[in-house]
Amino acid sequence: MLEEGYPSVTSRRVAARAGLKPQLVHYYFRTMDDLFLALFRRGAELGLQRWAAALEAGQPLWALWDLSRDPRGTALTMEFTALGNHRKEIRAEIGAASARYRTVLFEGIRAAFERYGVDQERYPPMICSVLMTSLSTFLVLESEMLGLTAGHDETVALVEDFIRQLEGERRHPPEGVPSA
Amino acid sequence: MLEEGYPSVTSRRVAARAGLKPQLVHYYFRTMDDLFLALFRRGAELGLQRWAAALEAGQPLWALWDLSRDPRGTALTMEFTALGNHRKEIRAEIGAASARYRTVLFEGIRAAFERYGVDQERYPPMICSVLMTSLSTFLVLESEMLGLTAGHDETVALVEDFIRQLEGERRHPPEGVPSA
DNA sequence: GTCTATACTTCGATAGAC
DNA sequence: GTCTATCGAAGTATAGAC
Repeated sequence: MLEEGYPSVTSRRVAARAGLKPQLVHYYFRTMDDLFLALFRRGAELGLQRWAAALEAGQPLWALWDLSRDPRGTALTMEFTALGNHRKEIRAEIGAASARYRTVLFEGIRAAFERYGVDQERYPPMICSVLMTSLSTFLVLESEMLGLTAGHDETVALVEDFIRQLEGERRHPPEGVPSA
Repeated sequence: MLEEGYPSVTSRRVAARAGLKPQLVHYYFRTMDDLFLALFRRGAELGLQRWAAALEAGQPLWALWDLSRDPRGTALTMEFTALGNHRKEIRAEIGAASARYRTVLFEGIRAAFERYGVDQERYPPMICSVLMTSLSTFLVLESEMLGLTAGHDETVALVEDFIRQLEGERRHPPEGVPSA
């Protein structure tokens, strides 16, 4: 799916990679939509658990920022979004999952700001969560899918300077984020 | 392409909508990739002209902001990006076009900031252009494709307050931006 | 569960008449 | 330019034997 896009995920190719016959795919999932739905649900659940765990860590802001910058998650989300664009059931599922992620992020930022004594009038957690999500999504999109990196480093530095002021130096290296 | 995604754009359906036979599509474009490439080039060129024109207007920041928030442009870009994900020729074309858009935006912001006497150490035009593009892209993506709008209004207000301080009230209503 | 067999659809692309 | 005719490939999905 990541390599060739969702249209390339066909019952025949799925079966081939599993070393089985295409008909078995239909035996287990009936339709391809069911398969995509199951795939998405599993991935979303897994990711959400990771995000929840990040909040328990000693540096929640670093953890959330690094997680949201993981290219694999973003690339898959984009692919599913494109797929969901004309499958309303899948689209609804993605919408629901995105809303849950957003809530986790918002609550995480709000709690962290509270703990660090950040002025929440000046830095509203909701706006911060939107900016953080949009920026991380876009950076991955542009660099991974288009090969453009103009201005990325400076913008990343801006965010990370802010986090550094609150949580100090990052103690756990990010996963999957190149050159960070 | 916007309604059902790029995989639904087939020679047969293109021909049907043009009231012609599918073979004529191949006569004019040979392959479907050629068709997509031609389509993208025309759209990119058209959009770029609009952006360039926006810089000449009396309120370049408002114009750039409103243009970048036009859902149609973003949705098409996303669709082409997904398509380009497994057609390297198209991917390169999108990358080149995106770089040009970014340059126009950056230069526009830089010139405007200079004119308005903005402290460019405090508000680096390159970072502003990245933030602006990422935010507008993401807002469209989330609201149009997933139906999520949590935190959108507040974040938009933040940006528009900033622009308002520099250029005053918006004098030309935006095109295609819902509820703005 | 896993297989064979198969029906049906849609696609990209080419050849050749007019 | 536009058409008819056509090929071969790939897709989703079902029925039924083992």
